[in-house]
Amino acid sequence: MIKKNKINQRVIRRISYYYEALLKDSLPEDVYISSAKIEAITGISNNQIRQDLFYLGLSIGKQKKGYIKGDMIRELKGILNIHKGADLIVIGAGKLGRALASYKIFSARNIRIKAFFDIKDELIGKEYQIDNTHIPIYHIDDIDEFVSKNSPIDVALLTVSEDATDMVFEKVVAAGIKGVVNYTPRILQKPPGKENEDIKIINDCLAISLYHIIYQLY
Amino acid sequence: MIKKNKINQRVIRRISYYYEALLKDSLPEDVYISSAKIEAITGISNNQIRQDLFYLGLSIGKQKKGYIKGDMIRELKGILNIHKGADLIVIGAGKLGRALASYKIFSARNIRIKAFFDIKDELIGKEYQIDNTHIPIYHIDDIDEFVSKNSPIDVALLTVSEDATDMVFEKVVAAGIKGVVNYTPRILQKPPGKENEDIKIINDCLAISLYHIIYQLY
DNA sequence: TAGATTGTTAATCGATTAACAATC
DNA sequence: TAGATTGTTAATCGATTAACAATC
Repeated sequence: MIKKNKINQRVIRRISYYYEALLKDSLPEDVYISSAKIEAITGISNNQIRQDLFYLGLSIGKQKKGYIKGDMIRELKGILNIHKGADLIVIGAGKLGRALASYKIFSARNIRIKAFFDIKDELIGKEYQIDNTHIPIYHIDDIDEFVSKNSPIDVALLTVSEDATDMVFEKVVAAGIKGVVNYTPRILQKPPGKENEDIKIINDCLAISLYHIIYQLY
Repeated sequence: MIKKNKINQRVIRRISYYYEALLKDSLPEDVYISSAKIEAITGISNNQIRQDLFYLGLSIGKQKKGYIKGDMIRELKGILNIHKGADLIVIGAGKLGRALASYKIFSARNIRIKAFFDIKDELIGKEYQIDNTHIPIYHIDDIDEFVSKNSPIDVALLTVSEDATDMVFEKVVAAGIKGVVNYTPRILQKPPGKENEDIKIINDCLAISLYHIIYQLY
């Protein structure tokens, strides 16, 4: 598990890029597409692309031709487990949480948003509608109960304010959720004493991105 | 410029972590803090931390003691250019844009939000208030004029819908903005023919993060 | 066939980890 | 002094790039 984690992180990121690029490109599904062409649309070198496919045990190309676009999409989809998807809850039913949850990308990836959690009285018990689906808003203190009744909840998307971050993170981990995508301003890491548990945290942290950008400026 | 880009990306990410961790920890500024302690709060190894400091030419530690917390913060702040900060515009004045712009992290990092841009008639000409500051909302077609009058605008934060992404990205690049933080669902890369320009794009892309998380689950 | 593109190995490059002398 | 921690070098590890035989 840890090994998989360590080895593949970058490969997974890159094949996500290939997948996205192929999905949104306009060519028909049955056309051949070479690694050089994928390089052109992703910016990732053709050597790297072939190396990644080799690493993943995929030899689906045809010499002189390239890869059939549809086959490639299907294979990558399989590796990324997109057919299985995931059940997700959103912590924070404010602007940020509602905005992200409304992205159309979720349904296309079989990611099912099961509930919002918040602490504001005026929100609890209400619903938020996304594409004809009404998603309930619960109190954060009810997360344990919800998760045990709706197991497995795979991922929690954190969209609360900086002040609330540590508190909700604790509750999410305590509820047994193994995947966290963190959109709060605060960087999170595995809680002390749980470094070896198979919790996966991704910090999509505006603060860090801004440091990067500022650094580049000068 | 390219070299700097290549060499330092990871180091910058890590020192951003150190910086954030030191800022939010509760110890007084004049206390000594060892690389082992920074490891404990960041999860990054003490060897790595000392290596990074060495790489950056910082030798501000004292044997047997560690680093004075306040000194360390100041040095990292200098490297990250936080004293200079950046002028930023937000593309998209919807829920996502307003939510991100409201984060308190901007002012603490000298990031000045100068304007929103949108296409919705009912928003254009209005203002959005953040901490007693009224930030104007302009039409996206006025970006060129705005940028040339308010030069330099360092960064554009993209928060539009997937459909609008390519269009606004083009306009942002055409306006001469060199830094892009992309919060739309679509992955962006340097436009064809501009691969060598010093445009810096950071894709904080929920789609990619979700792929990662889903992949970990199985 | 000739040309193009894969799959795969080998070479290079870079980043992390380990180690330890210096020293406060 | 003895113990602890840095700064720095060397060793290891892993990832990317280059190259090319296989072959359609």
